[in-house]
Amino acid sequence: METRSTSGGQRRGGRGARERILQAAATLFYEEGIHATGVARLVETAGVSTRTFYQHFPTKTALVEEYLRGYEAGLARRIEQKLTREGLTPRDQLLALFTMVAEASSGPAGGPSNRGCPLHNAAVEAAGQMPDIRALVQGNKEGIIRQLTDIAAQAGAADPERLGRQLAVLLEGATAMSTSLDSSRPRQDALDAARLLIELSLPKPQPTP
Amino acid sequence: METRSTSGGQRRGGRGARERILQAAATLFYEEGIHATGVARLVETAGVSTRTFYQHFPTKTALVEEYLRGYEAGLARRIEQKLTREGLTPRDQLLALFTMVAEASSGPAGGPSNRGCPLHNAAVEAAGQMPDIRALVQGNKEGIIRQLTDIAAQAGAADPERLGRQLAVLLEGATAMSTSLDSSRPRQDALDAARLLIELSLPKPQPTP
DNA sequence: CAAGAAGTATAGCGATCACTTTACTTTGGC
DNA sequence: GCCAAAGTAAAGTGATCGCTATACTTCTTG
Repeated sequence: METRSTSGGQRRGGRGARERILQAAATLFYEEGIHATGVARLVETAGVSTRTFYQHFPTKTALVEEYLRGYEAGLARRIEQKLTREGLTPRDQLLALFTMVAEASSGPAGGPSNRGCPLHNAAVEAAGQMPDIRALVQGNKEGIIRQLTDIAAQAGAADPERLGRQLAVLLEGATAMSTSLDSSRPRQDALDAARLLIELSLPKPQPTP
Repeated sequence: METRSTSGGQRRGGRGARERILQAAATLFYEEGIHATGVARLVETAGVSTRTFYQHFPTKTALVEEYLRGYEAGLARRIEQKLTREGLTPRDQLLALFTMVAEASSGPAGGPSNRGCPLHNAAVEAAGQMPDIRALVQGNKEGIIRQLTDIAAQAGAADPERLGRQLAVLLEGATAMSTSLDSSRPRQDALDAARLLIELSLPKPQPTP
């Protein structure tokens, strides 16, 4: 048994209040919004006392940040898995990112609704305030653009930066329009459009050189 | 009894408290968010007493709806003006919609910030609740898609519905990514991408038939 | 001028917000 | 079996929420 007497990290004992809080946050913040979700509702859903909540998170904002970092990490992991599956060509890697958001809810876990990207939503809700959250979202989106640009370069795009930024706009539009329309269709439309843009910006794949 | 013996419309007298409230709402809801803007802040900014506020709007939500309808109307008017200017071809009309959001803040008045589309933002903030607002946003976006589809059809697109929906996703992505990145660049990227998609989906314009 | 609509100022309503405090119980390794 | 960490329950903090109530002051106009 791992009585983590060794490495630092979680204390022994406890029955995972922290994880339950983060799980509740992921669900409620995403489904009902951050401002609309009060601490009372969070602790009720997590099955945790208010005291325990504040022993794990100094403020609600701290929980929001950890919720976003958790989503970011999970997303990065899912992308990594998708891309490193048996040798996809760079071109197919680009498309794989679009099929990812097209065929699944873009949210955490298996959320069924069209609630868009948690990071973008947080940026909208943060508005002028909460500079840390704005910075976190901004950094993430810049990372997405960089990733797309890198793959576009590997695919041999004439202007990989341009293609990367264009695809990023399509990706953001897919989830945002899904929210506005409350429909999953825009995510499919984005995939279609991405196919065209990629086709247009990449050199023709030689069938047999 | 109501003495308005003459024509309906604005009442005589009064010094425009209602307009000031709507103006304050447009600024504050857009710049700082709907949930984050309290009634106290609104009446302070509008230079209006709380009493007067509630004589014009039964609830804050009612003001939100009128704010959104007002934005919607202004947007429709701006689009109308852009499109009916001296004979633009349908193809150029499509592009004109993208230059509109590319070269200006997409918000109301001359707002300088990258705060995205007020309607989409409201949908994000409304989350699960506020079904009236969700419906309003949804209706507007469907209208945008219809408008794009109509113009695409006039331009002779092979599949105008498809092009219309793809361009709508690009448009939504432009403003949404502007929010997430806090930059105006995505709106330019969307214009670039739209050019390509339009070029690809429309028959070649015959220089001299 | 009188009337009345439109406005102001301000106090207060109950509810909810994020957060704290006090007092007690469970749990698990030594 | 002891003890400290991790947990629970529940009352209470002040602040702010959306909204109402009371009382008074302009303005415009028939």
